[in-house]
Amino acid sequence: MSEAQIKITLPDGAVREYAQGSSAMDVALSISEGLARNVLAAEVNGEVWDANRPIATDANLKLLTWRDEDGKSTFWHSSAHLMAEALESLYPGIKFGIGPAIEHGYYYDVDFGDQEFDSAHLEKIEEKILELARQKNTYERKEVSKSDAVAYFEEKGDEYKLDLLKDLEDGTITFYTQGEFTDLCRGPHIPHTGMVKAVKLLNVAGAYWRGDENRKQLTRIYGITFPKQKELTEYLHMLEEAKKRDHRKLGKELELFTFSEKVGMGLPLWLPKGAKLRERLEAFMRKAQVRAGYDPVVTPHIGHKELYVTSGHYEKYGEDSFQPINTPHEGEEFLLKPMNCPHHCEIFKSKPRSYKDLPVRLAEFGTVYRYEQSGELHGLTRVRGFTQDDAHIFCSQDQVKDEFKKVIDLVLYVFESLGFDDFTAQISLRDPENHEKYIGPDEGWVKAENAIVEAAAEKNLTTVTELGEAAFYGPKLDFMVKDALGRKWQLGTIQVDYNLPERFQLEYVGSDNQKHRPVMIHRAPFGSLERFVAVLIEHCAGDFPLWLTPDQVAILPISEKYADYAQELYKLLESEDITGFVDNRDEKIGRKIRDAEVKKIPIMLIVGEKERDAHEVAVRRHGTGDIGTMKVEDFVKYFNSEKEKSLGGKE
RNA sequence: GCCGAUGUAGCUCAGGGGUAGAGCGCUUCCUUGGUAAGGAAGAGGUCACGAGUUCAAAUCUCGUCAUUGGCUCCA
Repeated sequence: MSEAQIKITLPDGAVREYAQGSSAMDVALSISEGLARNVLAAEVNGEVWDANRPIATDANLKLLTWRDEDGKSTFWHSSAHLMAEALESLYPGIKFGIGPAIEHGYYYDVDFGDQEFDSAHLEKIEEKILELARQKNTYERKEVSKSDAVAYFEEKGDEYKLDLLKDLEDGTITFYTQGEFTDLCRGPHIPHTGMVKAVKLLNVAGAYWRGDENRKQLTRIYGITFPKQKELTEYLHMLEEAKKRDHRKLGKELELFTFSEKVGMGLPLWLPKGAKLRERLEAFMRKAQVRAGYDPVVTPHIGHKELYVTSGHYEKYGEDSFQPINTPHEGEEFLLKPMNCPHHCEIFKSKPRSYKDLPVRLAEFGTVYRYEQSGELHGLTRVRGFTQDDAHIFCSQDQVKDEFKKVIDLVLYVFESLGFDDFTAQISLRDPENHEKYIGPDEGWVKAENAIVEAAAEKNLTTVTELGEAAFYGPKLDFMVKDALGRKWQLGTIQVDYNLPERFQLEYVGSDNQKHRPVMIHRAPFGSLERFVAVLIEHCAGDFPLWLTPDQVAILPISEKYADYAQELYKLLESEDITGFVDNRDEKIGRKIRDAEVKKIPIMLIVGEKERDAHEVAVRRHGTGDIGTMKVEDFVKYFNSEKEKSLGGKE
């Protein structure tokens, strides 16, 4: 029998011929056995396949190993199946939801039914997983008809899989079996379980079936696996290191902020050093905003209930918010402000506006209060009282794009100045299927969405576009940054709003002498000072740039004999706008240096007899060490140039 | 809000049915020093809070509160 041949094109462009029905694994084996041992899956014509799935036609082929993201996620997805097998053998009769790979590892949602699951058993499960892994079971792919699939899971009594099956087309359904465990699964999977050499079950959480809080809550078990024990050890070490940068830990150690049960959960108290840091950030932003044509305004922390009835927020959020404040006056109710926009709308309305006045840009560091769910609070990143670096731009429809570009410039300037280069810009547009969900004229939406997309493109922003993620009142552009543990947080945001100008009946007189409705742009480059500081702490691990850090210098006298000189120096530096403190404790210099290093003070000035007599300072940099002695006036120059540098030369 | 974990000195944590422990920090004294921890003494805790079991509870049980890992939410 003469076998048909197929042409396989490899990523380097090489074309090789194989018998029809050869698998990626066969191709790997033909190259080298070592490679074959490491192949986890393969990309066949752009689709990720099992390495041992027969290839019927000519194809482009890329072998996937641990070094490829798709290889990794295949590995972890297979690990999820393996964990499910272990769980099923330890807890017979349990039911399974979904078990995907995630960015780092995988999870599986499990319904333990009446059986008790104790997270103390995780180690036992890990052992079982490794035991099953050592059996080197293959993952067998099988195409099944929908009716057979339904019959299988009806027999098993797994309502979750049946629920999933409802949405699948007959003819596209596949099962995968490894060892004793069969799962509904699109695949692909790794060649065999033996490739999983190390496993760690990380934590257990509750998760609603299909993310719907009205449905049953399943037990979600998170885990991660590796092809080598060493990689697991390294990963766990990396997690430990990341925890050291946690802003909650550093915030406490560096005395930046605290919380008090008595004050209330989610209500941060800024300590003197934290407040200094905040003030510097505010000053930085204020300056940038004045340059960008913003007018600072100030509004109160509360507003009449009617204000929020008008804005529509009362109807939408009133029940789940801080409740109204009542006064001795019958029927009078005020609300803590959950955002600044309604106040700013009233400022816009305070006088008639002409098209010549536009755009009007009103900026305020506005402290707002939102009753976030208790389980959602998290350090400084999710709190109940926070300060937005808020501003609202009132402009004509034609000005939206240009204004948007200017705001992008401002956000990028802020991010650059603080060294955030690893961020994602997300454009959130309407759900194209469901335009009724959104308020405002279709024409305006189209224009605004185009304006955002074009503005982002013209600014060379790399963006991801999410359909259906727009706010009900307008599309937006968000800047997301990750924290030390890889969780994503939204910082800067720019949002177009058609709702509030309508609700507040905002108007300006156009060149045609007719009344027109302005468009409103909400924007906050930091997002909130709280969250921004949190992410900043984790970003720089507490080593703030010189211009921003609360204590820039520590003056360390060698002994109390030089306390007077230290004090004199302190006054002099203070007059040069250099902040810090004198360490006058009765301790040896080594001790004072160590403590200043631990507190991450960028510059230490050591002064003793020599320095006093010559009016000098011995300069030591945090993390670097002694950089020599200089005249005090030279130090001031040095400091200012270093400060400049720390701002990325932006000042 | 839901599921799980945790709560012991200012901080980091050990212990555990029979009168509360360490290191760091703090106070005082000695020491007056040259680039990452000088020495000694001392103060400091209703073991988150409230009930229950027990001769006896910080320890066991339940509840509450807070923190925390997720889920849902996020104007």
